[in-house]
Amino acid sequence: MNVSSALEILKNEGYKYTEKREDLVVFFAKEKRYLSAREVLTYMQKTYPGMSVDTIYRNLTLFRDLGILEETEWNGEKRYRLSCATDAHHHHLICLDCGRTRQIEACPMDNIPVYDSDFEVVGHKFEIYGKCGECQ
Amino acid sequence: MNVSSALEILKNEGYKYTEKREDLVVFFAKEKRYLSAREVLTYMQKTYPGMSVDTIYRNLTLFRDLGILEETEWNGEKRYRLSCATDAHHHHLICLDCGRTRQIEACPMDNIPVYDSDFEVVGHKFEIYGKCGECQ
DNA sequence: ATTTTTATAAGAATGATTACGATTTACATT
DNA sequence: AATGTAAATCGTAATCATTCTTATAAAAAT
Repeated sequence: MNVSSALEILKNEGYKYTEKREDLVVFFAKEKRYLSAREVLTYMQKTYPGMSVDTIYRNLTLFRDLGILEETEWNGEKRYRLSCATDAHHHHLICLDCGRTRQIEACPMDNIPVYDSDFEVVGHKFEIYGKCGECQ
Repeated sequence: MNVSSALEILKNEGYKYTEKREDLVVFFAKEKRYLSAREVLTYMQKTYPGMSVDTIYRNLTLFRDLGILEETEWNGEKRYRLSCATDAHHHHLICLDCGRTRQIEACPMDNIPVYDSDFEVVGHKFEIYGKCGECQ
């Protein structure tokens, strides 16, 4: 995922183009790591001092729904990062300090035996947590 | 994990025995599934009408720290269940409606290649989400 | 240029969780 | 059995992340 394809998705889906939305995507593209709503807000308010928290949250969830952002959660806060370049299903190794990630290609679901048929699987989560080199 | 060994851990670690704590553990032992703080509070207040939320949260986190309860999170709420009988490391298939679980013996970490040495791994999470037979 | 639709601001509301001073209780010791 | 002390609990308020409401502003369509 990159800035132009993200903005194209917005356009194709009938959402409006705004400078704030572009800046938001550009920020994620630059950071390439998981960011909390608070971090995003702090950054955006440097450029747009009056920007409201609601706008942040609304756009974060919209972008997640459109597949532009990936979402996870730790320490009681949702976090978002720009969807990885690979469209393929993947998982992450995540630095709990700074949100930087490394991709994991293997998916445990490929090696897991079949379960009882009366349990309808709707999703799964596999994440490895730690501290990246920078944060140690 | 069962009621008596849970209460023994409490005693051995120097924590006090209270009827509320016993009832709490008994409740988890009976339910054998993930419960939110709110569910626990609702249940406990039937017996102890004035029971404070603080007591619930304090005991839930204490029991988690003591290994009596396992913790996870979904839909913005922390959830707890009695630690599984097996002391061995394990994962869960979780019904997002009722919190019932099935155990997964295999751990993806066993098959994952070694990572860059400059990333210190401190934990991981593997959970499969779905709907159990009862909830479909 | 005007209309229509969507995005945004500002602040209040909500829901989960934590914090805190005052009071009570468990339990070891007398 | 009475007492002392630390821990547990209550009642309530505070905090934190997130969502809702309503009025206004901006983008897209006509």
